[in-house]
Amino acid sequence: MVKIVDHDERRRAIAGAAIALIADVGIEHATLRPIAEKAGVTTGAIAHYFKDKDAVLEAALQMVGARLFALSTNGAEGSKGRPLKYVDILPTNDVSRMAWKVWLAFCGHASYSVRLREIYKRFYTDIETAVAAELKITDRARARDVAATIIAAVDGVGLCATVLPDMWPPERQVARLTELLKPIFSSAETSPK
Amino acid sequence: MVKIVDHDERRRAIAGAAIALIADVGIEHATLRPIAEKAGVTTGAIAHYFKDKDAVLEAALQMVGARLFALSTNGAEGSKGRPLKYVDILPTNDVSRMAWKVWLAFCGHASYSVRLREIYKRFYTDIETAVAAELKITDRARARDVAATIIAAVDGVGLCATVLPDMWPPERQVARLTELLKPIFSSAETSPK
Amino acid sequence: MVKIVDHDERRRAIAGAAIALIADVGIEHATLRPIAEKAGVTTGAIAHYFKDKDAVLEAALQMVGARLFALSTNGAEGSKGRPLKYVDILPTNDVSRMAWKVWLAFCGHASYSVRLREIYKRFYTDIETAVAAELKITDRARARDVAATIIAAVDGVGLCATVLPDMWPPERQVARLTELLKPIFSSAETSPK
Amino acid sequence: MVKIVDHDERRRAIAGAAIALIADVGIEHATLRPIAEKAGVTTGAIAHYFKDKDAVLEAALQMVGARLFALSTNGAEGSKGRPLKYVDILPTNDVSRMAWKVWLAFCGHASYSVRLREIYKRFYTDIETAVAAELKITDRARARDVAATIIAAVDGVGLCATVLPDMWPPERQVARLTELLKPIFSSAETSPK
DNA sequence: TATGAATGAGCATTCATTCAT
DNA sequence: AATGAATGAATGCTCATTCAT
Repeated sequence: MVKIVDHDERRRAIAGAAIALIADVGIEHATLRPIAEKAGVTTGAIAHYFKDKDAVLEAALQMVGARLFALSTNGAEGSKGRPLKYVDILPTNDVSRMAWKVWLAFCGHASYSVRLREIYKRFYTDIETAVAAELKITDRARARDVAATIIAAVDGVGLCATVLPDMWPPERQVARLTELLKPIFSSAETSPK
Repeated sequence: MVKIVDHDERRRAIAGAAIALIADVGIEHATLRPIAEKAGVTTGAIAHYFKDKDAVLEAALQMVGARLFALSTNGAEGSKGRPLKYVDILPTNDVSRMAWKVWLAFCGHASYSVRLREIYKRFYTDIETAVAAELKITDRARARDVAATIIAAVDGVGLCATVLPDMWPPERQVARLTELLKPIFSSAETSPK
Repeated sequence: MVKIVDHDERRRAIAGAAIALIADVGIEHATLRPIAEKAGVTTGAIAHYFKDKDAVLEAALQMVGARLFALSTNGAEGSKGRPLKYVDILPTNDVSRMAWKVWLAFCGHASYSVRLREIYKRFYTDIETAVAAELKITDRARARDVAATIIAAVDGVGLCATVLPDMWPPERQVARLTELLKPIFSSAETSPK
Repeated sequence: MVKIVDHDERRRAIAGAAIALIADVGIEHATLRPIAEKAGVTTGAIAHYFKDKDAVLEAALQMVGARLFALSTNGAEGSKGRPLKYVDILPTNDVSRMAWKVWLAFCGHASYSVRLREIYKRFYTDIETAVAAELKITDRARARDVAATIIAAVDGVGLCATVLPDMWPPERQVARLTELLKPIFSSAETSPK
């Protein structure tokens, strides 16, 4: 009889611990020992589930990307208007703030890691596709461009708010993003078919 | 017999070497020895000019911030129209790309360093002030908000283009930023006084 | 319901896998997991058959020693002359080369392990006895000494040929060993009783 | 003014400490920390003088090889007869025993390291040349072969005596080696020109 | 009997920092 | 002012061993 372990569940626990730690102390201080501690395992156990530290970090980025992707496509509960929908992803609460901190922490590494860049690329492509799909624009190429514009706007506000939370309280984030997105959504080409 | 040394010049050389190295190999691999080598000094010499490694990194961020600030306020030579002006700062060439890479690399650390965050804060405040000053808006609070919106738009495009240069060639950067800024600059409130 | 397992057969399989791996990658890289893999079992299973890793290595040395002993006493098929007989044990083919590599690999450890030294001692004593028995010398003490001389000669050629196979091709091994052993076997005292 | 350090002297000290430790505890337990301790430095200091641990071990083998080479070519003080000369290199005292232990310890690794094998090759070539040069044989190819025979004999006795010192006291080493070498040196072809 | 998950000590290595010169 | 040797703590990683199943 073998010990029953949910491999994926274990990997998720470790990657989750890595995310929490990166948000806590920064990616530079997110070393394997405290990650293991936070996950309730030992460093040796991590070796069972990940090839090396980079694999742990990749899994963490993947996980945080999925969280942000979910937020960006599902929006939050009460949102009705379309422009406001993308507002739900902004770092306006502890949960999304943590995700943004980690997402940004990896940005600085993406230039030097093929693996990381691939993850970013896939997420950006997926989000662009999802955002474009929701636009009432028939020209697909044009739709992708508008989607890219929307994503850039969200990223810009999110970046500022993550780096300088004091200068960018939630209301300001929403107001500035709305100012950027309103013209795009009120333009004729995006009006309902 | 005292050796004549230009202290500030030495500090600039070391900070410049740090910037180049960070852009080259990433902030995580930018260690003191290669920085010293690139600057043409020894590690021991760095200790004369900087308290510790963090001080070197601070100076590097300060320097790269100044470069980006200059680009954002002066624009490039041939730019005439206002929306296009902010386009000149985007990572569309090797020089600005290097600056963005370094700027973003530090973003991930700003959350955990008071000193770094202060540098970011000062630059953002200065840029917001400079951008607001160029707007034809009499309400100063409103002007600062519009300026913040513009900065967020530039940051968003710059972030995307730095992380995924393949998906964001120069023309796309300009087109998306223009799409975001045009409505702002063509609105009544910003029309010339 | 008891699973029928041949204990000794299992031990032999594991020790054999250890020998093959040591010959392949060296004793320093012969770790338990790949040994287990090669033997078709798991690391945990090894614990059932061996007290610890040292016990596995001991079994491997024992096994390789037995192989070399067999070669040294039986000689190979076609050998008729006495001097040539000891030639059959030399590392002149893949099989004996593997045995020598492993035998030598353990030599470096014998100084620090009582168990290993005991194994070496037993084999050397047995071989000395066997070789002495084949000599036509009536003085038993003298016979043992001559046997030791013969063994040293074989060991010397085998050592050189194992460490530097390029400089010691099979013919050279045979020629040099013959040069050393001929005078011994042609001396009067070893002539047939 | 820079700190004055004799680079080579430091390297020798560290390599010497490695030799002593390998002889003491075996190559498998000769780790960097105790080597550093024995050399009176810290592990970090070793990094100044050697690229990595392998480089330290290489230097150690080189050093021990040089010691054995010196013994084999110079012989010891009182030796007059030629056959006895090669006797001086045998592991008959603490100093030479240590050298043999280390030399043998590396034998097991030479099959898996190009660098180590090169060191062995160079030493064996040099010794063969030196031994051949002392023979009164005009045919150079024949001289090298006889030299190889002599070296194999010495190696064989040294190997046995190092692995099983109890069975191979100094007198036995000398007697067995003499038995192997006497016929070679008394043969006509090697008699004084 | 057998599994393979988990442990944790030990390893080589890196690197900011210190300091005698 | 400047050197670069030296420190030593910290890191990622390996691996023999243990043990619940």
